[in-house]
Amino acid sequence: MATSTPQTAPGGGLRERKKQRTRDALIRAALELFTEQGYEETTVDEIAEAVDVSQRTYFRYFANKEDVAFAVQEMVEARFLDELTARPASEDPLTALRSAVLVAWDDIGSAIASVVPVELHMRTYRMIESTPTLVASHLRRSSELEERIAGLIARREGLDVDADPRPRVLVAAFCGVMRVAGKVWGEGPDCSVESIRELTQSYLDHIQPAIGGDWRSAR
Amino acid sequence: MATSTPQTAPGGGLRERKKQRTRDALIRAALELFTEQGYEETTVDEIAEAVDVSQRTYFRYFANKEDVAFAVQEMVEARFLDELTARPASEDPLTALRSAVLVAWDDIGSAIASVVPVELHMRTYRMIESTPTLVASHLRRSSELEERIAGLIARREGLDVDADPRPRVLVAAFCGVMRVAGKVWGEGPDCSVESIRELTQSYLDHIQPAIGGDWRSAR
DNA sequence: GAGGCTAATGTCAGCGACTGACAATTGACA
DNA sequence: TGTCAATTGTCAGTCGCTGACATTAGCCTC
Repeated sequence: MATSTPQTAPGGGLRERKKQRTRDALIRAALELFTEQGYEETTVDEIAEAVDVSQRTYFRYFANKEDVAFAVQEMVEARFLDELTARPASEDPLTALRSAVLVAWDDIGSAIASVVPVELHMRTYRMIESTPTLVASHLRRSSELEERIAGLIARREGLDVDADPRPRVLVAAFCGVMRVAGKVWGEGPDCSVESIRELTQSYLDHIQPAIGGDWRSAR
Repeated sequence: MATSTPQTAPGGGLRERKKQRTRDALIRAALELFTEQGYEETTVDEIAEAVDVSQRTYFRYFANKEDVAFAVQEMVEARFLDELTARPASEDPLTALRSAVLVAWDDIGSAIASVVPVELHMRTYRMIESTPTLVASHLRRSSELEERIAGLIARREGLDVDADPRPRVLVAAFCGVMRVAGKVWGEGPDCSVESIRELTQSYLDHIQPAIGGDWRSAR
């Protein structure tokens, strides 16, 4: 009703808000097209056209065709890193990682709903896992994230990442397991947030015993 | 000396041999160009021209620009898988993986020297690690390899990969650690085969204690 | 509220990766 | 030698992506 109450958060001027809106629109349009007709089958022109901007404009918002597919993931990751930093120093590293992940999954919904429906995000996740090109960049992004996580873990424990291999080793193992969980979930039938959260949790519970050794006895 | 002793392995006709030669030439040319002027700075046309074939022909040998960079890796991986299958059933999974890797590294030289000089392969490895696009596909390829490894491990232990998460979990952790080792090696000064072999070994030695828990005491 | 400043957008031309279609070449084999 | 099929070259076209330049549209000052 008011002539122009600029909602809650949005920074300042109309310019900012407009930019934000085009960006969000591009994301929504892209994800919808990707999930409906497939990533490879969608051209950047289509995405741009759906939002009624030029192709050139798309490329001013996203460096390439892939990036738009990960825009939401990026928010989730930021959430995870925040949570990890906030974990009490008393927790051992593996527990801290585990807790941070689970907390992040818990309030993922509210965080991203402002940009895209959660359900669309879940479908996107699956679509990424089944598109070779996107799997590749997803993995690369994850490995960059890993590096940052290793840094955080090292700091928690008061270690030097380059001198002591344990932070990187632990994080590598941890993230590897996370990835497998995500992949298995993507192939399964249930695409709810709850199901991936539980699968994650169960897989993390297996990491220690799996590495521990005698599989035949401790079944 | 002989008029045409077709070496040891090479299949049959001249046609086959010719194809093999063009393929090898393409690989060598590509790796040389990539390592000298950079991946992004090299065009497929340049590679084709260096071997004196058309661009179209290049794409009949390799599906895309990236694939040629991994042609040698592929041989190494095959070697690793063979070795893993051959490990005695008495070894526990982690030990089998560890041994297979180390054996593979040991006779890597003789295996690939027929296609490219080992030194070029090492430089390629580094070049891959420092080229975002290639890092991405490297990771994707690795994850496909992981799946196959998990299958092998599961068979060794008489398990079902889909029912029991432990094979995938272990392999994910293992491969994660391998990747970190490769990455760290790529950033270091020593690019010899020996150095990566030793780094690998040392990192693998850390995997159990790192996950085990109390980092502060067991230093 | 007119006018200048600058950020955002559109347009256009062009490169490089990749593909399908068709023609030309060249081993293979009777 | 001649036929058949595999390999290669040529050409045209699509799509991702970029630089350069013109155009539009918030923003800010007077």
